[in-house]
Amino acid sequence: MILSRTSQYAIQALIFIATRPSGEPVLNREIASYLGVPSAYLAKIMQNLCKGNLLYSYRGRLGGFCLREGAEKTGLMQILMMTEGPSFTQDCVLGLKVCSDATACPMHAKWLPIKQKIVAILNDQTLEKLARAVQSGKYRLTDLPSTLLAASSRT
Amino acid sequence: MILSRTSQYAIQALIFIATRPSGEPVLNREIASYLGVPSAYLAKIMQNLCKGNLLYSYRGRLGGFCLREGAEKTGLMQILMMTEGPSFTQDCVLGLKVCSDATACPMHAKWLPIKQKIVAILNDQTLEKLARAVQSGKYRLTDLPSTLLAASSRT
DNA sequence: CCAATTTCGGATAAAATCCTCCGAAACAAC
DNA sequence: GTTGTTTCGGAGGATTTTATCCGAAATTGG
Repeated sequence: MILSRTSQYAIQALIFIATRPSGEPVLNREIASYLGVPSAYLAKIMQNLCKGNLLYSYRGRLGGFCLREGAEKTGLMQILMMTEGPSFTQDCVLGLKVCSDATACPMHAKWLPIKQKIVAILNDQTLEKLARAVQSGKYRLTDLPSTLLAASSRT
Repeated sequence: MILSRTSQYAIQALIFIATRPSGEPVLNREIASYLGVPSAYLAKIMQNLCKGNLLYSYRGRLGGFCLREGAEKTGLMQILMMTEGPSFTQDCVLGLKVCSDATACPMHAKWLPIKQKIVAILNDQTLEKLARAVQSGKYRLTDLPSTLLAASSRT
């Protein structure tokens, strides 16, 4: 509905890393297989997040990725700026090139508060918080195995 | 940020038709040139909206498209169901196949209220309301001509 | 140094979305 | 009926997004 696959993978991967002991590099292969996403593609995304100064990357035997110091405080909005670009918040709902308070599309007035709410929540949700939510066991980062999935839909 | 081009074109076109005297067919060509969107592509979209029982279409000399009776009461959500499909509201923000109150992604609890708000607003905004907003002159359906655009950015 | 492992970077493929073209069918005016 | 206009329907092209592949560079351990 809102996020590209690229963004979803990026967020999932970062939360996953945040659930792991900080400082210990996590392999791309491990992340991809845990999340069930294509590892070659995820590798590209990870590379990008490195360039965005969110991750450290180490090559070779004890290589992998880990969060930079302080990166657990990163809000989702910041991540989306890298993966979706600034147009994510700037673009008009109806696709007008220019749509501001001064000259707006007919949805503008109703949409603006919603957009602000979205941005606020995405800013508020940090990797740290989300990782904790996962660690608590109350929330999942990956799909249920298909066996369980079939079972739960039967209940 | 949220809507495909197809959806944006569909909404724009429908609002445009709603601003015109009801019952008088509007040419696809006219809609496309007014909105500044590719007319062959818009034609496909219009065709789809016909199949969704939102529009009547007439071929030949006095042909064109016009809203079905009562279609002015259609909310944007209903239109998006045709153009984006039901997954538009159903999909998980983080991309999980299954994400419900029972078993959820770490964003679920925060996201759900937002999603509901979005759906509510999209349901509330009908073609009629949006057409009136445009007719009032307070809101625009198309981009400003580039000459004016340059001028406004200079102020 | 050598072998194994991992990320890096570029090229390329596959799929989805966006967009175009064209002949056919329907319709109005003459 | 003929001509001109418009939508219909299917085929196909272009672009963007998603995904794969592979050789090179970096790193560790023997």
